[in-house]
Amino acid sequence: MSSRPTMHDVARLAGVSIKTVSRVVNQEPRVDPDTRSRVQEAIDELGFRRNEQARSLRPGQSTALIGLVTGDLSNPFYSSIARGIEEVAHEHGHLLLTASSEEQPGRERQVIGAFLQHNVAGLVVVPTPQAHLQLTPEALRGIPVVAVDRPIGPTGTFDSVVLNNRVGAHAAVTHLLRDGHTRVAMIDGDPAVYTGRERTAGYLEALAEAGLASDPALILQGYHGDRQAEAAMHLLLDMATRPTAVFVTNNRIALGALKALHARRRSLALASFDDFELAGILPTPMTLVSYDAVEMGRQAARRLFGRIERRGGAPADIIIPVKLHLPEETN
Amino acid sequence: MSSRPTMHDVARLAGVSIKTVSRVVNQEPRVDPDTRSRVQEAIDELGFRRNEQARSLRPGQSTALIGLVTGDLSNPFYSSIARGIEEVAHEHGHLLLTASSEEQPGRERQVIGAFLQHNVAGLVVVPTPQAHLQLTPEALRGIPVVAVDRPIGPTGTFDSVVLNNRVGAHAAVTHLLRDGHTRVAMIDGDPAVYTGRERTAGYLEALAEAGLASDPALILQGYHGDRQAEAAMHLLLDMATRPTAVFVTNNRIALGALKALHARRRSLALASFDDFELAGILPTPMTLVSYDAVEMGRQAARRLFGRIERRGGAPADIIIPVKLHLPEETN
DNA sequence: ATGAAAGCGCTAACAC
DNA sequence: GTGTTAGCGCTTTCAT
Repeated sequence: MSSRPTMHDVARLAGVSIKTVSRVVNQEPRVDPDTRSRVQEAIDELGFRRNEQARSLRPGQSTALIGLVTGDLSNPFYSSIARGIEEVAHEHGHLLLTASSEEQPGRERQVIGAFLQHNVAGLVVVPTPQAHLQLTPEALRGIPVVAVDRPIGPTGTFDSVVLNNRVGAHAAVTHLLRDGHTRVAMIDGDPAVYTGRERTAGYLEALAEAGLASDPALILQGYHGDRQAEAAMHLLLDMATRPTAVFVTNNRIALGALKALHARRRSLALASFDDFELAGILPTPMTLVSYDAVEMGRQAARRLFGRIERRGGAPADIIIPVKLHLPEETN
Repeated sequence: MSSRPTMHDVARLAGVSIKTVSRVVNQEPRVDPDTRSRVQEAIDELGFRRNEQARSLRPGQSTALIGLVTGDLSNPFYSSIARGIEEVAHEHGHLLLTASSEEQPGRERQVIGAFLQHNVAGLVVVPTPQAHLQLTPEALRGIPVVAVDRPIGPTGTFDSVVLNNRVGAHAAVTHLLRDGHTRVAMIDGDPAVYTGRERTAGYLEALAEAGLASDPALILQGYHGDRQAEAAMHLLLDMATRPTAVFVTNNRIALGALKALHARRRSLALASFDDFELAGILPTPMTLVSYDAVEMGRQAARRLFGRIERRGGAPADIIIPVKLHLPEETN
């Protein structure tokens, strides 16, 4: 339980000054090879590790820490992003702090504050709609921020990495229409969420392009989570003239929809955003819009380190491509 | 881009000494209410935040940081654990650092080293088999460690939080046997992994208890990942006298098994560790051993903070209960 | 109730 | 090539 060794301890053991130890530790060039190896021996013998806390106290020395705020780390989408960020952070010798906002602006404010107190070198945020309120220039003081999955507040102030939501939804719905479906319903969650809005827009665009009027009765919004989505699907199945195909805006909703179909022993053409490992095995044919969430994290982190290293340029919106999987391929 | 305000700045603005500011920030009692509010105003005006880095430089002051090492954060099992830890860490005013070992001892050593350099107050580790080599008392210097999912090295040296693997496997297999199955096969991944070993043991115990000899031909080991598991299931289906039921030790293997069954349009009784959201919808009836991974993380974190706060006692093995889901319930 | 001064472990100037 | 010194922002004696 002895306290950890300092450069001072190493210096004493090696019979040199603390500065020489610092030089060796930081791989500075102008050190005599003999001295260097003597110091290195002392370091090994004591098991010395530089105290990062102390190092980064000096002005200009960043903390080698970056922070990530997501809605809920246990969500595989977010944890995949975290994984990608972690990977790039590691390449840059940085460690990753994670915290969940639970999609609540209050929590978000709190965790961003905590990150700033720990002097993170940068922040990746899956922002709540109020995120721009906490991420003011005064609070940030030059600490770079990259938004993931959703942009932050007014466009053009922060870098962002988002999916090609509109195009993905458009492609999925267009596929259904090409298959001959004319009554294509849609189920979305909270209409306040950026991704849902974009995907809804893609759905509408596809209908319009095909010369179909969108039927308000077939557009169900505000059904978040699988339970509510299940109810929504039941509503659709209860209709006098049922839709023959349904586009749902995420995998939680898809799950609920599948449950409802299963309960009623029915099937129809289903299209969804987000991949489904078991899709190929299900009795319901699914058209899926998939993407690489880990890569999303990597891109965000790369952008962040670009900013941390003071590579400038205007804030950019990085678009992650999506891929359409047709049911014929998966089954 | 002005540099962040320090206690010094606050002190000057409030017309007091830096120590008084420190007292206010730390909520120490003996401060004049007037002075306190004057200081508070200055803090608010400047947007002052205490620098955690500097605070924790003083000896005895911990970093308010804990570290988590998992195999791969993008794995939902691990990220659920991370979520539970995060939750408890937040309650204790700590932040969570995460890193992935990729199940490689070298990476594990590296990230643990990095965490120690950042003066984490404690560590939660999903250990590789070699973890005990990095987690020596000399390297740790009193920093507490809790193992999750698998114990670390020789038992009795570290606290651990693990699932009731044996009992879960036993219960699942016993259920199959009670249903009248006599040829129950098993597919496992890497036999070096603790959880797989325990689950295999539970399988064997259940057979023995039922008075059945275990048939080596029905025990397939070393099939990690869904691809290899798929092949394993094909092997079973190719047998002259096929098993009528199969127990698989995790959900990756279950996925492969399901794919094989689907490809050959066959069905048999399948039992698996780990839950499956879509289990109720699949054509194959599944017996599932489920558990609360988030709670696992919470328990580990609680234990860790017990140690950080110097509450002693011998290292304990905390067992997380599992639950059996029969196919009748889910379908 | 408040303040002055020392020092945590490290790095950056600036000697020598 | 190596050492001395100052100081990062904070907390902690110890005075007052």
